[in-house]
Amino acid sequence: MRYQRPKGTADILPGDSQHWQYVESVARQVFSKYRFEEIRTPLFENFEVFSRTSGDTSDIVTKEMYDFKDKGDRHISLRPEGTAGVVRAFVENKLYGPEVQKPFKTYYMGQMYRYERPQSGRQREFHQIGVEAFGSDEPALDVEVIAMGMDLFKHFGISNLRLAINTLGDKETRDNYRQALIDYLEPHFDELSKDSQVRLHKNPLRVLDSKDEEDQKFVANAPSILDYLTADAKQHFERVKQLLDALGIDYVVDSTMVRGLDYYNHTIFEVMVNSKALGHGYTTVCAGGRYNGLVKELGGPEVSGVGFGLGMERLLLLMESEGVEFPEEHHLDAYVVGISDAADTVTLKVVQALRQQDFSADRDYLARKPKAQFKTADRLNAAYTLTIGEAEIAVSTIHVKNMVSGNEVSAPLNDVINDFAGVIKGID
RNA sequence: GCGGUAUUGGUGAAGUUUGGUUAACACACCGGAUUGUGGUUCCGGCACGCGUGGGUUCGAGUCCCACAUACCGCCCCA
Repeated sequence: MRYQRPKGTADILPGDSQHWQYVESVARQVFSKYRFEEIRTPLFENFEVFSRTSGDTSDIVTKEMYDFKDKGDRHISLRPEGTAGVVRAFVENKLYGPEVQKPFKTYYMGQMYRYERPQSGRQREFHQIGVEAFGSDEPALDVEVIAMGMDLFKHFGISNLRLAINTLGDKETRDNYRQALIDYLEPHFDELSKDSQVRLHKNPLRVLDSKDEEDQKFVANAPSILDYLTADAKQHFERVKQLLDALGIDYVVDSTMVRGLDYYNHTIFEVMVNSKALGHGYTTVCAGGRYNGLVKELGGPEVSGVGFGLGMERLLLLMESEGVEFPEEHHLDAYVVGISDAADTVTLKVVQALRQQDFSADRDYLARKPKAQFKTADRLNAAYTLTIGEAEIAVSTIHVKNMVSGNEVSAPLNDVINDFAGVIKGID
């Protein structure tokens, strides 16, 4: 019986892992410019951390969460998303305290788990990069987060982006709008798709998101949430738009955009891209928004937050299909060819000496013939091939060849061991 | 959770329509072409075997069933 990795998981192998590292390092650099700092929270939390924040009836809680009882009978959940854990840490460590600069800006990257049917770019274990900023209601912070998201994609080398924004307003706005939407859709109940019929009372906003063509006809004429904004909500949203304009960031307002998680309010946004890699038309690669009230929900004070998250797997698919060039990482400075058993010891010493001088170096470990070793040096794209055999050992020298120019010299063994940089300077 | 398609070596795969006896071809890899210098060329090697387990049959990679996994669509999410 052969072992297989669990359904919906992936091995990220060398070659691929370079791409991951590149994306992560670009993200760290960008975040650092905006003064966001990394936070690392547990991969699992108490079940309630997620059920409280995502909504008890949300699908993510009722059927997509990996949850279990541990040996101490604690109800544990693998994190299905990043925000809840960060908020929990924010509260538990009292990062809302006076000694912490506001807003508190942080980012995370790591595994998330959802029990769902795997598809391309959607796995049960997947990875997200996300940011959160706590402690300011100012629209300027919403805009900083959005601007940073757009900046991030620019650094990833992705263009053809579309920024869609909307507002869910405050609680009063949502309550009023929810009722208006129900009032509008109720008369058409029988004409709605089955899924939407269920959604109508459970979460009517989600009807707006329906992919059913029939539903879309009703949605087109549905009341807009923008007409139900309270004065405060409207002012917040207007300011966000003004600031985006001021920064020259293009956007479209999509009043039908909604969120699957219950904790969002006010500004929500999605970065969308038109790429065949992720399906037809514009699809979302990054989503975020404001979540005032979430901190309080988890036992903290009334502190607001805003953030976004993006899926690594989808991002990498996108970058690969857009032909983004990843930096070549596997440079090999020197390959040391040892001829005959007599050379084994000295070959190892040379390789190790080169590494001590900060050169990357490698050698053969299969006792292969010179011919095969030279082939390997070539295939590994070594900048220099060093050769040492009985003839060299006898007079304490080593042969050094520049693989690009073909120039070669015989150098004193000690020079290579102590100052390889000086030796190669003499060749080129 | 529902529906569809697929699963052959390290890789890409032919073969499955019309079940028949040695699983094509290519790439990669390994070895060799007179002794210690590469990228070309030539020669040779490389599936106890067709996802797993059952079944039908004189005979199955080719037919049937179950399971697993991947991909696509739905739910969901983004």
